[in-house]
Parts: sequence; C-alpha cells; structure tokens
Amino acid sequence: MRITTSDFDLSSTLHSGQLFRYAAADDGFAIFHRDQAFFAQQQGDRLLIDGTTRRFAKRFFGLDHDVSQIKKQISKDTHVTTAIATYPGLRILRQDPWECTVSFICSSCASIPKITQNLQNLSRKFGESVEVRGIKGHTFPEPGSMDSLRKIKNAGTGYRSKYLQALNIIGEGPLLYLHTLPYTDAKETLVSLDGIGPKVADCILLFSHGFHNAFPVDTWIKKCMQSLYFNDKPISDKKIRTFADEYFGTYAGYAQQYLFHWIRTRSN
DNA sequence: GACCAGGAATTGG
DNA sequence: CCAATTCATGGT
Repeated sequence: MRITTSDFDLSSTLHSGQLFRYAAADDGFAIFHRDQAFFAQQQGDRLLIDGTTRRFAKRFFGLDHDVSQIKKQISKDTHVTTAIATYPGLRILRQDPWECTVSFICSSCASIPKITQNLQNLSRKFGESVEVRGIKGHTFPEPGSMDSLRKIKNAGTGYRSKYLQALNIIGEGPLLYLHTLPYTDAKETLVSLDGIGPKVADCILLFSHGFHNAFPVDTWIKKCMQSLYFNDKPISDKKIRTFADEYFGTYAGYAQQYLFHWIRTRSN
C-alpha cells in the first residue's frame, strides 16, 4: 500500500529514541509493535507499507499531525529552527499505550541498546514468533502474560522487574482512557504506578496518548535546556518543564523531540 | 574493575 | 519542595 506524505522522514522518526522494536533492512524497516509485524519503506514523499492497514499506519506515524502549524508555534528561536531544519520530517509516533508503558519502564537508567535488548528478550519469552519479509521477530507480551518474575528478571530488566510484574497484573485497562483526561490528571495517574516517575510518564503521554504538550526531561534535554536557556546554571527538572510549557506552548513535546534528536546526532 | 547509562523510590533535611 | 542514597544490569 502506498501513502503520500509531506514533511515525513521515516528513518529519523524511527531513530529518534521513541521506538525500540524495529529492524533495518536494505530497502526499509521491519517494525514490530504489539501484535503487529509490518514493513515500511520510504521513496521520497511516498511511504510504502506492507503488513498492516493504511488507517493504522497513518495514525502510528503521526501523519495526521498538522506539522506546519506545530513548527510555526514552536519556532521561538534559532536553536529550535536549526533542529527543525536538520530533521524536518521528524514526527511523534502514536504507539500502543501498553507496549509504550512497558518500554519506558525499562528505559530508566538504561541505554537504548539495553532497552532494545530487554524488550526483545521479553518478547521472545512471552510473545509469539512472527515474520515479515523474511525478518523474524515477536509480538509483544500481552497484559497478564508476563507471569514469572524469574523470566522477567532473566530478560535483563534488573530492578525494573518488580515494576513490570506489578504492571502485568494491573493490565492495560487503566492506560486506555488516559487520552480522555486532562494532561495533569493523566500524568498523575501514571506517576501513581510503581516504576513510573515524571520523565517516564511524559514519554508515555507524548508517544502513545497524543499529549503533544508533554515535555520529558532526561539528562540530555536537561543539559541542552540549561545551556540554551538558563546560561548553564543548574536547574530542577520541574522548572525546565514549567519553562517549556510557557515558552513553547501546546506543542512543547514536539520541540523536545526536535531538540533531543538534534543534540544527540551532533558530533560535538 | 571502575564507571556510567534517556530514572524512580525512599528517606531525611 | 529539594538533595542524597540505593536499586540491577549491560556496555565501554
């Protein structure tokens, strides 16, 4: 299936640290997400999708976002405009809430390769084998299926294993209505769960619930924001979030993503 | 073998 | 509210 796009770059979107379960092929990417396994390939403004529906792909890749309006609103200075100009096709994905929540619980104090390993191991242990265009992978563990703490721990999840075990019991029910709540309430709900603090909650809200105002403050963004807007003075995460909310506005999360990917891919 | 990685829970100011 | 300490594991 073919989707015509503009302002969309598949590669930078996938490599911007939102998503972990994908594999590069010669001509595109195999993407494994929840119970789906599909293939995505970009040729200029054409996005070729194989293995899922057009409806899903458009929603998943954020192709319904009004990025020209978003860019206009967050272009407050040369830092942001440079980041946008470097990766103009970078989008915020709309992931499955359950997989996204499990993924970012694993992300605490872990590198991207480690997170990827953890999720692959969990999927191998609790998911089912699937294949797309000859690339083998697994479906994501369904809620309730991660029924052994030993196996969760053996996936390399360390101290996060008990959080995953608890979430597995809770299931995805509490996650499915978050998008209907005001941002503050949704965040409060997530933070009340063990293993989810302010940063992880913002990632989940931004990447899977459509809260494009959510502004995850990790170590990279913290350094970046301190340097760009606070004259290199140490400042609390909370004040950074408050500043971002006031400065960037409704689409602060998009500003975060452009800045994040930009600083992470610069050589210095 | 030390040191750190896209944090969070707990505890004590 | 803020700061310090602990928590497992993999990579460098």
